[in-house]
Amino acid sequence: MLNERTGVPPHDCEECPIRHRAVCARCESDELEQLDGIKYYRKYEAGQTVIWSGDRMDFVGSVVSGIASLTQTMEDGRTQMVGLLLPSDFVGRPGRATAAYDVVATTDIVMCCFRKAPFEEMMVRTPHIAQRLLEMTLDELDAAREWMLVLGRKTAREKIASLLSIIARRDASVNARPDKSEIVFDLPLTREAMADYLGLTLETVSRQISALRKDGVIALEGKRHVTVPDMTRLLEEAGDDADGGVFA
Amino acid sequence: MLNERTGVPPHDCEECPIRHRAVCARCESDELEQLDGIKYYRKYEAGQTVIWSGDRMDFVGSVVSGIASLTQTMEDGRTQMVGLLLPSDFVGRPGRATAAYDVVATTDIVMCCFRKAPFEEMMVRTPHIAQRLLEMTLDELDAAREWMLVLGRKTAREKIASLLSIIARRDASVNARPDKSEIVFDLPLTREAMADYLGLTLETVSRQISALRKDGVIALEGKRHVTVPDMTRLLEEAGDDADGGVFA
DNA sequence: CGCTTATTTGACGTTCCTCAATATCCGTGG
DNA sequence: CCACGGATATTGAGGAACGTCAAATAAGCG
Repeated sequence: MLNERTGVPPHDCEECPIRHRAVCARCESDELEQLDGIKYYRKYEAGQTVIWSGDRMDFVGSVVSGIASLTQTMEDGRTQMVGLLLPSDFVGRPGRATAAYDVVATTDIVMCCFRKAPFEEMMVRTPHIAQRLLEMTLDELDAAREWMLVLGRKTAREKIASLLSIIARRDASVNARPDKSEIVFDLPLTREAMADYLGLTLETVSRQISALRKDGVIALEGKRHVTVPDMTRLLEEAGDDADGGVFA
Repeated sequence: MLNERTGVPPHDCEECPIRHRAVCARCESDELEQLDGIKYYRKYEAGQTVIWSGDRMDFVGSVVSGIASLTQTMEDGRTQMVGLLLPSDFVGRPGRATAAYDVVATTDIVMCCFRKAPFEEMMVRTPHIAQRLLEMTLDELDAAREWMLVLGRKTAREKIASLLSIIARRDASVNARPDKSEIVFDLPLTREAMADYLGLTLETVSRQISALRKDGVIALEGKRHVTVPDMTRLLEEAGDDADGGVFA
């Protein structure tokens, strides 16, 4: 039976798809029970804004399914995506009253939200949560720094190849195909969202994707379905070491 | 008396200039004593590399004085600075064996180092350290995201103005001059380091600084000594909201 | 004072952006 | 099932911003 208000079925934490990767990953069952008491699910449709920058935050939470983006906007409308929130990623900053960024659902998403005050209280008492949050924050910091190199020093073509590599790598861990060297995935982002992520215009994104297709680095079916015949080649195009990581 | 090996005078933590901002900020005196047992000071000269990316890390630590930079380099030599380490900033990642970035002393620096294994052990037992580290990491993540907007969406002129604003803001908290609206500081970075921070070439950095000088946004004495007659103007040039923060 | 390094400036080329037109996709209703 | 309309994506032409290469100037240091 669905929860009428949120349209989301209540979950048992033990069966939660992000149980072992989210902020609650290290929690014992008694700790999960406590979290259960302050949690609720919310669903957002693709395109919906979850949080506006500057708004008061009364919750923090985890992305359970779907993809959301974290963006900053300048007064004149220029926008830069500063984070891509995948399942298990954490939203909100304990100890901060207002949101620093816009959070927008890129696909339909489900979030597991915790009321902020009780969550913060619990963090003080529960090292398992604070430890995991530190670990996740350090990972995000690494990802942000990786992205600074992409934004600051890579060409448009390399930027696109970098983004495709990241998406491919993520999907590979889910849709692993040991039999094929070929990688296949759907782009979860519009050309405009890709442009906002990469610090480009959507026209440049489109042109570079066309160029990569023409050069045989990728193949497209429709606008969103991508095939990578040779991952090593894509990584070379991204300007990265062709080794290391999942595809080594 | 100086320590012969490191050339650094031993400090009492209570008198440490970064006592209340570094990773040890929340520690009680008994905790400081424990830290004291695993700490040592090291000094590096401007230009010296503190850590090479990929190297084994046997310590973590705090910058006590001076400025260091965190950089990433691509195979073909393109480099991007991904962090500027100011006094009290933390170096190294607990739980990681090798360095992810190059750390280079931009000015002469003194570091307070902790042997890694005992520090990690202590973190588990000492919530005060883990809490403070989480807070600092969240701040760094915010700074990194701020910088992603600069790298991805700002023009060369705005980038320079942004960097000057940040340095000015930092110095303002130290050399506050309530009597003057004028802000004066020394650039701690070469043109090349500025370029690496901003994702520009050093020629473009030089040209934009000249342009800002010609337009009266800043004044220069020598190459490094900067005067900002009107901070609001500089913030406008940076593309930021002219209000909020220290200079509101 | 001469040497080395940092910085500025100039001329020119390339990349990416802007503006504009066209094409494609996808959901909706006939 | 197909036609229509709005959103999304592609493609083209021209321009602006920034990078590259090269030379001149200034600054710091012995």
